[in-house]
Amino acid sequence: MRIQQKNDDLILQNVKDFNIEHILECGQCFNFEKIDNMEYIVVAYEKMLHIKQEEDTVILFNTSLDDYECVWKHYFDMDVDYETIKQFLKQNDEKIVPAIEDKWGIRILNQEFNETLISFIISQNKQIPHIKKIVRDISRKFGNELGEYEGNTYYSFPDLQVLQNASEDDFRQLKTGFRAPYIMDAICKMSEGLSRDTFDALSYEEAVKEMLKIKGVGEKVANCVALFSLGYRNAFPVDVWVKRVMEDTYFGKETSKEEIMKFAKLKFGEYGGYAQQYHFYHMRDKKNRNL
DNA sequence: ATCCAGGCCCGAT
DNA sequence: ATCGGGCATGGA
Repeated sequence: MRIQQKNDDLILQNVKDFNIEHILECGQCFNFEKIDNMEYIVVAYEKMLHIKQEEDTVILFNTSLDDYECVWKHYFDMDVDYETIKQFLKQNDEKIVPAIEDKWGIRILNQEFNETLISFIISQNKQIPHIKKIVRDISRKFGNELGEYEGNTYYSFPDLQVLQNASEDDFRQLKTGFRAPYIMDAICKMSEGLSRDTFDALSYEEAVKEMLKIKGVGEKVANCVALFSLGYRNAFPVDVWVKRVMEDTYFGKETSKEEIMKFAKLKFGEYGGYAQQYHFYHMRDKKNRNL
């Protein structure tokens, strides 16, 4: 890959295993907006990014090399060699090959802890468009103004200090429904010190156990946060869709979530999270297109 | 209209 | 340990 600064834009050339649509639309993040084919506004880490991809060239508009090195490089998981991961998964399991061929450009993001936790608490029993709307409404109400594009203003997800001043009723007004007290408990735990740093010394199992202490956080949400924010790439969130695709692909019959997670650990090992996301997005997108 | 959505809590077995 | 009902809200 080559990095080139051109006027105010940063241009990445010869980028491998990167498809901005796959990355953003695969269900791992919610704070972004599609503005055109292969062109998006992404909000993360108190920044707004206008990004566009043409073939293997990725343009980060109005972005400095410093921003890339400090934020976006890690956010987009650019230090990880996805060719190795895909080869490992494919050689280990021929049944995952179609999913990887279809969604070849997925990268698992490294998202902010507070935002990821609250977003996936909200995600329970909701569809992705509505999750996106609520995350955006929370950002608009409590976050900082970051800039605008084509008449739309973008706001950061609020930091802890601001979240602490929000009430349960605030979140109910933001249409989080029965999840409002769950969000309050998450904020409470954060106030008591729960943060990204908490997990530096914790194993995957310990990390999940820690998050399960939060009311409204179960195995699925905890695994999503472990995978999409905390870097535990062996995490394997099992929701109704993953359950279905795993049953169809590997079991041929109804199987409990526990058994599926056990199987995934054996089959995919340290790469469970990647395998899960290839399967999930491949199946969801196929279903959306056919129906 | 009825059903379901990237679930989880809670009470009953 | 496991199962089913209930839960706010919105879209199909």
